[in-house]
Amino acid sequence: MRIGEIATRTGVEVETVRYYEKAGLLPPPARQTNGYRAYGMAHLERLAFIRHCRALDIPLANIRELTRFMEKPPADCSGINALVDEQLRVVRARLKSLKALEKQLSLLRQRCTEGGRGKCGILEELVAAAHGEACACHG
Amino acid sequence: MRIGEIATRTGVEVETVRYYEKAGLLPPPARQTNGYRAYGMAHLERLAFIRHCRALDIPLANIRELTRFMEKPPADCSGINALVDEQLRVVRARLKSLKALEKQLSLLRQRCTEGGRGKCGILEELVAAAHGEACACHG
DNA sequence: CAAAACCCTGGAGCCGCTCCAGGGTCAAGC
DNA sequence: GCTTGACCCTGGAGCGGCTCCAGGGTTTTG
Repeated sequence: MRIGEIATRTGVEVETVRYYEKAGLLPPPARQTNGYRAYGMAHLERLAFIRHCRALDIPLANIRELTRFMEKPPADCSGINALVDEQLRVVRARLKSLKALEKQLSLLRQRCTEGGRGKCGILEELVAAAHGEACACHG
Repeated sequence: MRIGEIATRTGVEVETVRYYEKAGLLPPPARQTNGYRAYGMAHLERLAFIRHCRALDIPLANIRELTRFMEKPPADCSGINALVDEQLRVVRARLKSLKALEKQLSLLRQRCTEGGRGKCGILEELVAAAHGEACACHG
């Protein structure tokens, strides 16, 4: 299997596949006589694994750790749990701040219709923050 | 006001202030005879404005546009509306995918306790994805 | 047999900072 | 007067996770 095929089969860009190899996530494959990369099923699986983890927004460094776990399973899976828990914590924190963000932005958006002729409620709101006045965002 | 003061007053790092100048967001201030940057109130306001926009996760390019609007207010504020709407759209999209993510991760986390001695449900789940089997994440 | 599609390497660019090396300047304390 | 430490300067590199490009070679298609 050449790089183009493994890429389309996993839904990853060709450049990204090479990047994963360079980053030490995907083991370097054998080469054909012309220098082309020759992948096997193990690579396909590994790449699908990486993609799956990335879909969960797990950082590359953590995926590297997970693959190490896979190759050499630890006695207990407390390391793996910690990793997933950590990821869950990160995601939940991001979720929280994004929710706040959405609220602020929709408040800001409402400002547009207020303020009458020639005045832009949005810009005024943003400038108010610069003056340290109370604003919809920072109380 | 020197760079350290304006930085602490707005809660921005000194390096970041210089970066905003280089990025064309903060106009270059006057210089003291020793070469130190000398900021005035206008800079303080502008920096607070930038920081506020960043707190709303508005990208620097859009902040640049907003400051242009401020310096030269347009007849209508449809450009500004579009900008805020766009930001809102981005945030909502991110929110949606983060919510899905959180669900997948907590499902994954539950797998740990299942599967008995020596088996790691989490790793198995992730590997199942590599095999293209149905998994908690991609159906 | 030419054009298109694929492959290779090495390096730069994206965003929004952050940090570092290698210097200059200045106020306070001994 | 001299050291210490805090502050300031510039220019450039590094982060993550790709993405794109130049400048080549090879294979497939019409």
